[in-house]
Amino acid sequence: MASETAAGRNFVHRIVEEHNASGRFGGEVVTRFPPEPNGYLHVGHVKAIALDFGTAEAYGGRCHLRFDDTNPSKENDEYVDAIQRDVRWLGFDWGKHLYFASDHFEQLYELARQLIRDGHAYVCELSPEEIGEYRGQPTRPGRPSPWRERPPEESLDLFARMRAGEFPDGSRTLRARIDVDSPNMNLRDPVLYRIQHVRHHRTGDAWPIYPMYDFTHPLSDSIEGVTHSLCSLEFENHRPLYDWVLDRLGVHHPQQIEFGRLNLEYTLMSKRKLGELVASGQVDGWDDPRLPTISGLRRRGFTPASVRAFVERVGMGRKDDATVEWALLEHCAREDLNRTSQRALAVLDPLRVVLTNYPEDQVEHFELANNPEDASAGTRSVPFGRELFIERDDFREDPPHKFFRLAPGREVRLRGAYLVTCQEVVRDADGSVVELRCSYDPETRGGDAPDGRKVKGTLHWVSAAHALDAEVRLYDKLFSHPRPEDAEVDWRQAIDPASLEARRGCKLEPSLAKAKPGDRFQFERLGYFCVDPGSAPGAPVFNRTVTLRDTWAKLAARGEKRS
RNA sequence: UGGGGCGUGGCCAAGUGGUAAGGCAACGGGCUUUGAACCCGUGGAUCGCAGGUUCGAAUCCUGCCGCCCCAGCCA
Repeated sequence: MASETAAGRNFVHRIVEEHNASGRFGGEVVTRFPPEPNGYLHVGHVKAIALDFGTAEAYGGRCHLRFDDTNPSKENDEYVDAIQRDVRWLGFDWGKHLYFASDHFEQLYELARQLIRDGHAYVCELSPEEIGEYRGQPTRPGRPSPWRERPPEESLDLFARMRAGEFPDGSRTLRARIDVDSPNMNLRDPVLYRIQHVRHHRTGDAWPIYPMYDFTHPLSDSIEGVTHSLCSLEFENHRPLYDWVLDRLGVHHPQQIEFGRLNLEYTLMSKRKLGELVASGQVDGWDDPRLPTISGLRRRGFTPASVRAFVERVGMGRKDDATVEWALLEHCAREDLNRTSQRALAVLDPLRVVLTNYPEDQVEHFELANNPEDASAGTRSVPFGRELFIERDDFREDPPHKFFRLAPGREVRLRGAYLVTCQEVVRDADGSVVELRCSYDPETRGGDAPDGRKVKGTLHWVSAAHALDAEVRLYDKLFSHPRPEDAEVDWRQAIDPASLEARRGCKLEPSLAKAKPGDRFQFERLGYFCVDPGSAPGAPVFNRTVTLRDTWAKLAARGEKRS
């Protein structure tokens, strides 16, 4: 849709359009999403994924999924699988265009030989430390390696022997011959190949040498026919090198374009750091619902549409320190979940209510709407009886101003059922409230009073005799600091203990017994919840995705500040 | 203090010489058998600062300030 394209237009699209207008790539648009399989994807990647796939789709092109697997010591198949699962879950399809940089190793090796032959690369025998010293400082020029002027034939021979596995790790490298005192550090004769006698997750022991990112990336793009190579801002300094490699070799030359990466308040957006949290056991795996990983968001109950809408609303910019507020993510979740999730009644902190004038063994069933936003969702039958549970928060002995829930002598509506009035408060020996004895008005079946009297409060409830016991996990922000990396405390120690509150003994309406892992619901008046993958028929577990907006909580907080 | 970038309301972000979109947040009000959703409305930006060019500058020029990236045989 033209209007949609216009609305979602950003500076990257504008550049693509200029290329299309000038015929630079013959109107072709080929992009790629190039993750390294060394961890799980997070929301930051969703922004890149949506840009890569979205741009290709908007201009009738295609987007490849390519694993940038050039560092075998950090990569493995678990990550390859997880990444594919996550990208698919988001709703993107790379078709037959699945690639691995390692698929190109042989070709890359030949191209490296060409570079050597043409005098653009040489085998260097400096140690890692020495290379660092020779490279100099950003403000100080570097010095040429003593091996820089080595004849191509000699380098060619050495390079072949590197491949043959004759040399130990770290003893030699293949380096680009560019400019040892360029103000751009990346151009000071960067390493192109290093020796690593490490088994690769795909090529096994075939290679004792592996190409570096700066050599592999532009050539993989080129080999695959990519036209627009979109990456984040920190690679801007690498673009001259990207261009150099392609120009020296005289191959198809895509355009690299950089954009600002996404940061989110109260969390971390770094595969490495997230990996540390996972490894240390501080969170329950890469899919812990508190993590900003795609797997975590999924387990938390976010929908693919809501996550995509989120990155879409954030927009595309070139600001590198932009940090988006949590509220926007929550908004996007509620917006989608509100129109798609089934409603249910659930009590998280149960308080027993006995309807003293309700017949002992009577059970009634009420038809409640599954989704008021969607009539086609139908209704379900919910049992009602003499003994019920309501939310402890919904009763106050000494109700504050504007509290219009239950209190001694007050009448409220039990959603879809009856109007009830609190007659008596029962306490235990410690004086805490353990039960409410209420009367119900038989004339108000369904929740409306025939005399037209209004009740301001409507409460959710669950029949005690039919209630399903469940564990409900309430999640909050992982860190209490909006920018955990800037906190006084080391981020490793800064996880907010309140970020997970597991509540047992929650009472659910019986229809929820049929819920399967991954199913999402709105627990009325509480929020959106999703069945955890670890949930079992006898022991249901629900994760809270996000609360409903809560104006009363806001009012109550204001009141507390005053007093 | 070398190079490359960025600075538009609380948070994102349009706009690229013609007199500051939009979203989120905030704050009012309406409606309501979810204090939700929905609807209506309000406030807020001297466009980092200072000069200059121009009839006219967020947009062009100069200087300054602040923030981010680069010294892996990581990506």
